[in-house]
Amino acid sequence: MKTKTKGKKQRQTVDKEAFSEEPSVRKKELVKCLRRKERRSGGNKESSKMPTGRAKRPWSSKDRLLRRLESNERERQRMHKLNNAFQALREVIPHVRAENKLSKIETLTLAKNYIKSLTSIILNMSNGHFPAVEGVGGAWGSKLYQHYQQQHGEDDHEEHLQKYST
DNA sequence: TAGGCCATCTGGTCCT
DNA sequence: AGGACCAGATGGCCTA
Repeated sequence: MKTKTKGKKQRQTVDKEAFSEEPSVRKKELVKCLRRKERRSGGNKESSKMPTGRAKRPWSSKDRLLRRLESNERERQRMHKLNNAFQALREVIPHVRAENKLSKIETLTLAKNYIKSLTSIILNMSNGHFPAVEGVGGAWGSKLYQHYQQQHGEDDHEEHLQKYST
């Protein structure tokens, strides 16, 4: 197994700072962007997704670029939030590789297994006290969820939970 | 050097 | 209309 103790990667992002930087720097970034774009569109694969519907917006190329950059920034933020959620998940899953960061796929797999084992433990302890189970997502799952809601009813978490529980 | 993992960019689609 | 979400592409970093 390989260790995943790599440092923070310093990636060059074509962001608004770059955009507002010295013109030559900005130009370089834009050229880089265009090159990449060309490589893609001119590549061996013709786009499988046909451009449908949405009317072309009458934006100047500068506006378009600005919108792209803003969109990139939002996407970065979104991915950072996703990664924070992964990190939070890593911290509550018991695993043997405390010194090594779990990969995303490992995190998800372990989380699934962890939930499964907790469920079966609770089931054993309850000794048939709760209704029959048809998988975690069934009646048992909703029972657990109800219990959680009772415990955390006034919590801020409730809204959060409901938001993501559907 | 190959392969795994990841961050970022990008354009299409969905949703509000 | 515009932001959120998604998936594909790309390239960097790291380990075996």
